[in-house]
Amino acid sequence: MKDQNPELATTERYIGIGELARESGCKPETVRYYEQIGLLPSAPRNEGNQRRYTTASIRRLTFIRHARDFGFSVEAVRELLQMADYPDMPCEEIDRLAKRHLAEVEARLARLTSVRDELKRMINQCAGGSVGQCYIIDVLSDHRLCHQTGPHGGADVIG
Amino acid sequence: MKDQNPELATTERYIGIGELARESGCKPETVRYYEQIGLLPSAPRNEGNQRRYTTASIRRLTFIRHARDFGFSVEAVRELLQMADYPDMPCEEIDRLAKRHLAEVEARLARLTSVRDELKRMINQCAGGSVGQCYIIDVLSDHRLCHQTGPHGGADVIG
DNA sequence: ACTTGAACCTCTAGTGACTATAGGTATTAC
DNA sequence: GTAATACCTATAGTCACTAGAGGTTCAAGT
Repeated sequence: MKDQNPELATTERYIGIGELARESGCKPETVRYYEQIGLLPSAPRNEGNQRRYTTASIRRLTFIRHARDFGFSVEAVRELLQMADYPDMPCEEIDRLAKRHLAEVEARLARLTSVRDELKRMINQCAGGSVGQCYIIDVLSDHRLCHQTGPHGGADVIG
Repeated sequence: MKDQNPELATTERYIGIGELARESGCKPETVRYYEQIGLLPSAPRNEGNQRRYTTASIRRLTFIRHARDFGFSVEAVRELLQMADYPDMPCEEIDRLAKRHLAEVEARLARLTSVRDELKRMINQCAGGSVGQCYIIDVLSDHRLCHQTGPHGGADVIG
């Protein structure tokens, strides 16, 4: 069946979820997921119940994809989208959100850097004998052998 | 009820899950979870069905915690623990595992660094007017405004 | 008109590494 | 004896998707 939504039939070209996904760098599953959690509005359907999108959808999804690539959480993206919908409002909130995210990224970076340094150090120290002599095992067994103070970051920060 | 396991009662001091958790920097829930997934052996129980641990348990769990802090996955920790149990084997495999992990950490670092730089740049460029003029929104809307090539890393790498 | 294959649909469950909650039992201190 | 604390199991929730089953629709070729 052809696209026959009378509201928009003549002006704009309609695309399916596959093309939308390709254009914006997502997968169709992800698009449906975003619709489900309300990050994208419910798409209109054609007569065969398939979602139809316009170029506006491509822009919105590209924005989402890009913000996610920057590491903004889905909730942050939701806020960004809401704010972007009101171009006349001041952009303070957006600045605040971006700065907060930057601070988190820098904290992650710091912890990841110290993990990298410690990993490098323990790999270099290992002379390559038996497990019983392995410096890597020694360090993992005893935090005092680390050069840094405090925990490294807590796994969730790293991996 | 007191600890009354005849096998070990006299020599070693027994501790409960709470003390084990405190000593090794985990939570009791996490200890039970590690037992459930087989990272820790099933602990012996006292007559009241409560888990009893020894100092050996503290060492093993500290090792796990520390390796997790380094960002090793639970599966990697499982392998490390297995290898650590055979001190006479060569430590090549441990080296290999550590090096592979280091490579992943460095890749993450690179992507996170580029995200940080781009975030900084877009925050500095934003003159602070309305949302419609906001450079942050502009960059998120259009990947071509980024200084870097390619995607930033794919969200999972960042967050 | 028919058929094939790709794209689409919904619904449910799985991922990793925990964390939280509910509803109960055991231990310990007073 | 009692009250606070620690412990127990079992189940569900977190985040941001991803994968799969089982069915429907579309587009193209014959």
